[in-house]
Amino acid sequence: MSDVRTRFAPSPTGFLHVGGIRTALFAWLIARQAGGTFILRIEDTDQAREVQGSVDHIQESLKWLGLNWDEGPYFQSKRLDTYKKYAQQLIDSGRAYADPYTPEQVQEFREEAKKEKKPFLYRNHRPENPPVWDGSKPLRFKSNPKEHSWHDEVMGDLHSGEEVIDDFILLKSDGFPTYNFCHIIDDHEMKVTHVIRGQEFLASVPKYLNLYEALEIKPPVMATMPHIMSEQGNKKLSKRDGAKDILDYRDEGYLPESMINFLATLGWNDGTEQEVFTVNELIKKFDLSRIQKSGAQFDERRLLWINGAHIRNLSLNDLYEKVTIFWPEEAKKTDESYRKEVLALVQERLKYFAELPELTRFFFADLPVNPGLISGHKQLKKYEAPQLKELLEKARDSLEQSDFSVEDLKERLNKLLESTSEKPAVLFSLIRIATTQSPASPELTGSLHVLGKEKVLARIDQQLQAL
RNA sequence: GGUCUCAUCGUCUAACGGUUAGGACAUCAGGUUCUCAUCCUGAAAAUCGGGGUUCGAUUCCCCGUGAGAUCACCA
Repeated sequence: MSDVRTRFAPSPTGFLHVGGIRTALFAWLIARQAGGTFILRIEDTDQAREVQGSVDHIQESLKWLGLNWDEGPYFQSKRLDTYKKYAQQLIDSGRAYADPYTPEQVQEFREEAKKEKKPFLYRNHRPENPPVWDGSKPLRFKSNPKEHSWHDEVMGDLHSGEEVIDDFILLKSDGFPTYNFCHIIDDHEMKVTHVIRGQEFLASVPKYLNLYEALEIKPPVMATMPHIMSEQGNKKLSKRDGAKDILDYRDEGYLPESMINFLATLGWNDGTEQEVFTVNELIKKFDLSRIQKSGAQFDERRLLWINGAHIRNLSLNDLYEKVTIFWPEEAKKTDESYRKEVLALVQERLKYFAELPELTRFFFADLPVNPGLISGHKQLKKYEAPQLKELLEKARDSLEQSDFSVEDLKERLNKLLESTSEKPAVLFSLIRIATTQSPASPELTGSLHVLGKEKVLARIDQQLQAL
């Protein structure tokens, strides 16, 4: 096993949406590609924002996608002693001090600076003789204002000035560490080699580098992912703006490999014209340096197309296993071989499983005659009812003689076209409508074959009566 | 407002300074014996603006403009 170690570190404040999942995916791909270790860490240091059940929900989401982790989940709330140890180290080395001010006072400083149109820096108010830290006050980092230069695997070489370096809080007055502090400790203790995170953290990297120096820790490789933007394209995708729970996609019948394909190619490509990737191909081909620097808009239509492509690549048996819960109610009493025949017919037109019921219901239930299908048909509506009746009766007579093999059905329908000298658009539409009573259905002979003689004739009779 | 990042068809993107700026999704039009879909063919569709550098800029530099992020005892 290589020493590459990556982590996904969500906070348990609700469900995961595509943005968070993509960060997890890229970290996972790096670990898997290198034969390294993928770690799950729960950043639960903000008790106020914690949402019940979200830890389970997060794990369920990752499991659905197959983003399996090798270590964890670790919980930061169970590691407070570790953070205190490092905090003490910083106090001892003179790089941390007790914050003597109340939040209100700090807020005043902030407003003062704003009034003077100057950027607010806490360190301008750094107390000369801070009180001894007893845990009742926040513990602040005593920063060392300086310029920082560093490399980001995605963004390239970056540089920042000393004006962005400030004294930030390490430990809150409730004893919990801030993210800014504990993620650095954890990444170090867990020997994380590659930190993959969203662009919202980019502006904070200089202050992390400052802290790394104070702790004498070598920073990991850093890679900043551009944001996934909302479909309006004007802001970072977030729960507030209606980003969906990733598990909603599972419940609508998207394949996990489709979601992974979609998210991986949103802001990344392998340099070829390949669009559809299996997960294994992604593990092999993924490369941080080919990640786009700019944010990409989330386009669900593209996800839909990718999902259709993956569905078509599935073997019938695989597909059958995956659609189990999506069959229409009426299908439950039919046997497996019949459902598989139906599935084989609709596989090429299925884009997500939730549309399975509307696509297949007529195979399982006798639907009432729907006159709108004929009156709304651009060819059939030109015909009078008696003409249609005569035509359908001829079809019935011929089908009654059939053994209902696909070959025989094809042959009979072709002969019928000749003998009636009707266009396929008329004859086939009529038979299709009579036997399916649905606006859309798979190709005709296959559908007739699967439905079987008994049902087909009965449905034609039903249609004849209505004409 | 300060700071940071980014900028190619509507969308996702390709193009070691030299291409008729390519592909995919979506759209539209044809075709594949019926519908919906698949598949095939075709159409329309882009280098944000201005300056440089260069024989030559989508590509390098500068200035604008636009977009996003960030400036918490949230992560």
